[in-house]
Amino acid sequence: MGLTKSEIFSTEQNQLAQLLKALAHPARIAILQELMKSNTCICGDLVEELGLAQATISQHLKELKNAGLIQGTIEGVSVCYCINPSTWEMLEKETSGFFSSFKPAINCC
Amino acid sequence: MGLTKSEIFSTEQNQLAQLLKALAHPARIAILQELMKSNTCICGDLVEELGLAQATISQHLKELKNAGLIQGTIEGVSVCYCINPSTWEMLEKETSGFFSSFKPAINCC
DNA sequence: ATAATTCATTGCAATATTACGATTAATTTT
DNA sequence: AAAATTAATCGTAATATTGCAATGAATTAT
Repeated sequence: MGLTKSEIFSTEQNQLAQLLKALAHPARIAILQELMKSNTCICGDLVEELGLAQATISQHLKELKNAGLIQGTIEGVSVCYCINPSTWEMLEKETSGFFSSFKPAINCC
Repeated sequence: MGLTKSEIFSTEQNQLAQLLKALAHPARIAILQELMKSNTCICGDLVEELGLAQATISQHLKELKNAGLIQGTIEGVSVCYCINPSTWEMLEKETSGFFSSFKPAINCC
């Protein structure tokens, strides 16, 4: 196995899980924080900023891009990355809705 | 490899990543939604509700419990699970803070 | 006491993830 | 054109995840 049975879950559940999974790694969180901090849309600076190999950073960027969380445009020799505002906002709303739908009960455990 | 280099990241980054990882699976999202819906803190009903084997559900519950997102108390033969309000609130705040710290720039990509 | 139930744990197979060195592709500088 | 820079991709190794059948432990019912 090792394969998620996505067919038994709703599209919403699968989508939320997939986006959260893209977020669920310290390196990718660090990358996103760096992209938020420097609105200059840095690129290879990430390799220096975090302590990971270039290939590793590139792989994480690819995952974030695949999830739609970031976008990159070629700028001469380097690539300029930044957060994709629409996906960001969408995920922000979805997670907020998910968390806030919990109403603590008194009669519980 | 296959091993995250957590030592190069901050405690906050690692913690957030770990909690999000616990959430980042459709089955676990479905379990949490079910726990939110039925404030009766159901237990083995989850096996019927979702279409996964008992062993698989048990494993997902264990992960959620390890992350501190849920808690379970033995109730005779069965086990009563429910959401851990403190961790839930903590994660809700952290993710909200993470998402809202993004301010879209005009001069970008 | 024996049988039934509920759930955790173990063991296993298939697949996914993380990380990196080496290479490649594309552009820029010299 | 040749060298340098930047980033993607390939290949590989180590580890993690997902899922389930089978078994085990604990409680309840007969």
